[in-house]
Amino acid sequence: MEIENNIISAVANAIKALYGHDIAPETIQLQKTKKEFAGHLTLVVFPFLKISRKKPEDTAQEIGDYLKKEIPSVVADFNVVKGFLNLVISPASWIGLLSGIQRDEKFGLAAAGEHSPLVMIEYSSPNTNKPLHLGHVRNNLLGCALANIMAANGNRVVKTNIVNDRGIHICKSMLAWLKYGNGATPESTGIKGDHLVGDYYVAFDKHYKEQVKELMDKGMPEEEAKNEAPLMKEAREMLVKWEHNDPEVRALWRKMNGWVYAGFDETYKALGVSFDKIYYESETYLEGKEKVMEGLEKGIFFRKEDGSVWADLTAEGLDEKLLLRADGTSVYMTQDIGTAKLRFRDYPINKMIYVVGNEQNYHFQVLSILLDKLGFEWGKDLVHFSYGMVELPNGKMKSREGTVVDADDLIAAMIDNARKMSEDKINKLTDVSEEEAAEIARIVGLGALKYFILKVDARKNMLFNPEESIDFNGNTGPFIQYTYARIRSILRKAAEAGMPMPETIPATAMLSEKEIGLVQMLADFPNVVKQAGNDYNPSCIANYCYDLVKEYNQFYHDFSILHEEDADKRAFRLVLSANVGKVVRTGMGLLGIEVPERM
RNA sequence: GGUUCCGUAGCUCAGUUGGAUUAGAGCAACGCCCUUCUAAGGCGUGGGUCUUGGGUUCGAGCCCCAACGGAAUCACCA
Repeated sequence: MEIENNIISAVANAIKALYGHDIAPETIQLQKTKKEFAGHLTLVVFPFLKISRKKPEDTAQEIGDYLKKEIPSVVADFNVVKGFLNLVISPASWIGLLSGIQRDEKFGLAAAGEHSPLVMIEYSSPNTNKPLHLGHVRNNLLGCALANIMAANGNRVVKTNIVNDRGIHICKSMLAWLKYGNGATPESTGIKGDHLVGDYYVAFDKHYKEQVKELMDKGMPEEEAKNEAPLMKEAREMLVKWEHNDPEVRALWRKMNGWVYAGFDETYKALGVSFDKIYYESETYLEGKEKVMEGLEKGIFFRKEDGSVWADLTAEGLDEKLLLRADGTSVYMTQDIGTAKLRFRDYPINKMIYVVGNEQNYHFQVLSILLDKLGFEWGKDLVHFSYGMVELPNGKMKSREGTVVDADDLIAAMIDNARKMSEDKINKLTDVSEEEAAEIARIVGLGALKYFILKVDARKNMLFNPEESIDFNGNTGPFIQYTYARIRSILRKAAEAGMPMPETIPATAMLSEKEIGLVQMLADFPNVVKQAGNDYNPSCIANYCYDLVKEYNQFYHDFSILHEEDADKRAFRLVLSANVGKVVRTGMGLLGIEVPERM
């Protein structure tokens, strides 16, 4: 912010004047003063001791004297504690700062221009054989928030999704539907398409296991039984037919995938996530082969005797990696190379971010090297935004044991909870229409879910307790939303009472330390956004919003704004509240969390 | 076993590029505060050898090394 820059250049001047040394502004550390000490900003003078050749206290005192003399409009006073120079900033500076924030509608956000870097973010990446679960929810929310944050830092952003729509697992659902489905459709059953298909995937597994057990009872070894079970044989045959473009299999595949996509779209819409461009593995997996063959010709890869194609990564400290099987079919890595090829053809990508769970760290390490070898500019420094697993109190989520938390169920439960919560509380939502009440419940329920997931450092595994569900008190989305709604209420009532938002804040307003603290926190917002972008870390924005709102709540508790007798003070507090509201709305928006006008 | 990540209050988590005698929130427990712009709130009490042991320096929860504990991965699965 401007105040800091003023001080930093003045400090550089001070050191030049006092000790005759030129010093780089970046080496000057200015930080917020701890609450226990008087002052607002603190200069750490330890780094200058070698230059001043004096005791920390004396050095700090001299610099303080210089600042107070040279920039009295900014530095009103100072005190020295050991090697810490605490500066008291003038009220006028704070008022100026707040006015600046007020004027800037897009405070903290940088706009992207035509020549801004183009960042592509891949997230979600579902399989089309089962509905989305809690792990996908974390992925989607992180990906979406990250996209917003990158855009806020002045990048052009393309959100993309790679759908895993082919392979043996898809054939399993198809086969089970043919055998046990009796022609069931989402329309005929009223079941959401992705769930319907998921049910048949489960049905396949159930019948398959029965067959394996039967064979084993007849004395067949387990390994053999797994291969020889009629269902598995049929599924494999179906995959071959699919690869050979069998019209019937393809038609069924298209029909069932269509159901799944309709289901996914509903879930995505409920979560508030979207994509600019969707890729399908059925369309990209052949491209990968081509690219690999290209690499083979250029001598980047090599072929083994059996005909399989490999990359030698021993020079990078890794192993050899298979890229094409002996029969010429592709593996996972091949598909990702193919997808990269298409993406680069479609967009002039400067940076690629993959939002994928940390179980694939090794995969992306390899992919980065391979893409680099193949000549993709962004390959070397592609970002694998790696996030931890969501764990349940009794261990991991396992679909086989039925311990997955379904995304749709979870969203519905959260909205339901929010609705009950608001009805239980003092007569809230009684003066609003049924429609509006439902909308608020949706916003609050999703806010609780999103914030709960996004406030945790993405790298860490996190624990989710579905029984206790998610709290609405304390460090939660609803607490932040609630405070925002209260701020909006203040501004509404002020307007009704004929107290419009002042154009400028009177310079004579007396500021309390709490108010200054709030202005200081507000001014920090652009740095937080920038840091979130540099570190690919949405959680720091979430925690910032909470800190800000908590601080504001204390302020709110102590003061009355509408009944304030001193007009100057009231004007200042209205502007301060409005700006807290603006920054909270912006910050929550970056996370993809809505804030309601009323709750 | 190799590689990578993690280890902070009973529980869930923060802790900005190393900064200040006393390491922060929330939940849970206990005690106050609704004639007050929305009590989904505020105030207070108790709760910690920041896994352990070394090192780097004016100064370490943060950086380096080692140990211990946990997770992921190390497939012609995706």
